[in-house]
Amino acid sequence: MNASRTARERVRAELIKEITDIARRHLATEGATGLSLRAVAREMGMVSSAIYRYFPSRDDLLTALIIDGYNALGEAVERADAACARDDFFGRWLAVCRAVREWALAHPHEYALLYGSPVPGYAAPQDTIAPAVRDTAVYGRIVADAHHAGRLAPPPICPPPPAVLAEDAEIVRSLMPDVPDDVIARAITAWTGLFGMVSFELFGQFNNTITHRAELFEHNMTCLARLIGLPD
Amino acid sequence: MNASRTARERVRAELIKEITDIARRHLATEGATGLSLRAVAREMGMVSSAIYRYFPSRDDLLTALIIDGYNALGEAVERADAACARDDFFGRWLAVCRAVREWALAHPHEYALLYGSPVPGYAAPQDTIAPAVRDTAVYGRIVADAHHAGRLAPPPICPPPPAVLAEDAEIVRSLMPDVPDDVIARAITAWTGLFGMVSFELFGQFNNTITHRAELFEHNMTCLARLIGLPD
DNA sequence: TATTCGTCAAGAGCACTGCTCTCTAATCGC
DNA sequence: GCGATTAGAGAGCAGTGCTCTTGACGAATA
Repeated sequence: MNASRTARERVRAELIKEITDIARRHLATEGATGLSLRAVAREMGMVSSAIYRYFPSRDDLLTALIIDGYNALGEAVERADAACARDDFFGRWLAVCRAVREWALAHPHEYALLYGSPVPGYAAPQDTIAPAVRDTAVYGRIVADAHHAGRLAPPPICPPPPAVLAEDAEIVRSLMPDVPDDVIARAITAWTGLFGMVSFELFGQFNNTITHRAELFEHNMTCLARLIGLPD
Repeated sequence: MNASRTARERVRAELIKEITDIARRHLATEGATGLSLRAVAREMGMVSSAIYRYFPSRDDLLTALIIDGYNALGEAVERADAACARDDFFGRWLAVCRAVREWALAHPHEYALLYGSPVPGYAAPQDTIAPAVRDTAVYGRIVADAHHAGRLAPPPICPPPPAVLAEDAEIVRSLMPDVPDDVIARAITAWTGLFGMVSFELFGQFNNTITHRAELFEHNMTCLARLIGLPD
């Protein structure tokens, strides 16, 4: 009885996987706005209304893709970090940066879904917030590790962060325990700088201007590493 | 005869303006994907097909809005810069940063159109590239002015930029004449950092994490200013 | 002045979308 | 085996961008 019940549920799970796979392929070629439930159904040989048995709305399908995307990016970042020597903090940071950029270049529409303009009328549900910080968690660990190893030497160029930021730092500290507020503030600067750079490249702001993007990226990420005090 | 011809053209120009005005309002409330030619036509008391006399396609209407958006942002940035003492380079940078952020917060959907994920299938035509650099031109002038005044003291934390970036620097230098390559590289880092920060805030990456966004923004922009060596 | 001619709005229509509803058929648990 | 649950099919609604044709108006010309 358990086997039979899982039989139905298994085909259901398989269909859900097939739907998301096709949807992800469509997303990769057409982008988020071009993702059509009817087109997915057509490719599955289904009638469009049948899809609604598995995803109550287009937004729910989008949510599934967003979660998958965060996990894929997070996994890529985790792998890149794991391939580095634990005490090579600068190398780990650079590996993470490269992983983010390369994943984004390989999956531009998925990156846009995660870090681009939000889809109007779409509110990310709670299920997305855990996978969303997978990459950030890796980054936080690098900063925290470097700090605890006493290898973080931030240059004395930034003023101390305003006291009111201490509240927010409390939350961020869950990703990088026992790290002081000023390091957290710089860490946020570098992290937003990374994604600002990737977004500029991907969203066309470098068109007609920057051609050697990989080199510029490497150099900029190095500068940002210096800003947070990562050793060479 | 000339007067009569301009009479026709005048009503035409007025209608075009009315269409873009309504479209901009719709864009502000619904976002780019929610912008519908039919809805605009409905509000004008026109039939949908009549709109195509003025904008051959939805993309052309979008292009008009994009150009308007770049100009509006550029103007806001220019005004902010003009309100500062010419030799207060740090103040000018901060004013520009604030202007960008405030304009973005006031016009989130327009900002998303300019700096968010590109609309799939839409290729920005040549007419957009001139207005697109209006804000960047202001920024370039600040950096160049500070450099020429001998007030740029970049901290010795960044390695020299790779030689291959010299080609790209040549193009960027049209916005900040006679500025050396390493300053240009840092300037790009700061500029992408600014938009990375604004995009993170606007696109929801700070949700459930950062609450004191204005304070964090000020602090981060100060750090970036230090990175490029702007004096206090 | 009368007549072309270009411009414009209107309407119908095509192919597409997300989504809802009802109906039928298969499947599962008892 | 039987009642209850679930899956798929199909029609249909309201909306979209866009095209094509038709008829009206105004301006330049014969």
